[in-house]
Amino acid sequence: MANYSIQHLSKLYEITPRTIRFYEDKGIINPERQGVTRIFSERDKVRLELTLRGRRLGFSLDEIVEIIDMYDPDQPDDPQQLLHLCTKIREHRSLLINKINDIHDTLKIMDEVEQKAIESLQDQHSTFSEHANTLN
Amino acid sequence: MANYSIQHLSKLYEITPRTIRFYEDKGIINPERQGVTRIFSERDKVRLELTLRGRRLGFSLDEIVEIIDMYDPDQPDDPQQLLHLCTKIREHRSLLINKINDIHDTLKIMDEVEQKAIESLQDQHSTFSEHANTLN
DNA sequence: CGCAAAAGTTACGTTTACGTAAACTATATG
DNA sequence: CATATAGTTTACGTAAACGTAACTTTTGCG
Repeated sequence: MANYSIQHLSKLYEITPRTIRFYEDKGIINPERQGVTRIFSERDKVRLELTLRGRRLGFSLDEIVEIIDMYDPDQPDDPQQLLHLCTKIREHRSLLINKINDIHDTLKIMDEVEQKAIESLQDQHSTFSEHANTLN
Repeated sequence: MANYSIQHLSKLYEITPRTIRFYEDKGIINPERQGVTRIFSERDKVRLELTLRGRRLGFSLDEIVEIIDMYDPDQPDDPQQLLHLCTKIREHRSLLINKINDIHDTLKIMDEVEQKAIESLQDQHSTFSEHANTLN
């Protein structure tokens, strides 16, 4: 099992050590200690990746904790909890699908704006061209 | 042209009037005034929608302002600015595509976790079934 | 062994995005 | 006309997510 230092992870993910310690306070990661120094396991690294991904998607750290804990390999065996897990997954999935739709709508508008800009540039260029021709 | 009151918009989008006034302070919307009361135009309404969409996608209000201003119908005619606009669009597009990838990765993991949970439930159920059969 | 580099704790500071309370004004309606 | 209703400004408060400074401890190395 590979272990990581706080420096290694902070450089790897371009975040400050402060952020990593903050996430530990939040209970997102649980590095072991060698004396007082933090030693991060593969599990910590994965949970850190998931956290940053959630952050990029605009989830709060509290939401991220909830999501990450769903992924955790130690699945419960209580059928009640399993059903609850499935419910939470369905909720988050629909949230994510809504986001995809939002993104597609945004991309569509961007394409339109870009098209207009390009056409506008082409018009100006052809005008310039004509003008250049009149110089002959 | 339809006009809207602050109450109408706040109920429509499930946000508080405070939020709407805050967005005005930020320069996102520019309602006219009837005396001292705000009157929101169709343009304000659209910009509000775009703002909430950006918020759902995890953009900061400053980023949202930049994005919304790209969409604005009053396109510049300066070729320099048009090229700059195209550059900004490409940047934001790649950001959005990254988000889509993040979402797909997340959805994939969710599917796997859900599958395991369902299988676990089925196993338990069949065990229960066998047990039920032994009762005959 | 001495000392810089890296790790840590503690605690106050900061930015973003509003919430909330107070105090005032305009409008309308029974 | 009194009063309820919606609107306004002003200004301090707050939660989240870290930043930053100050000071201490630990560790690698010439």
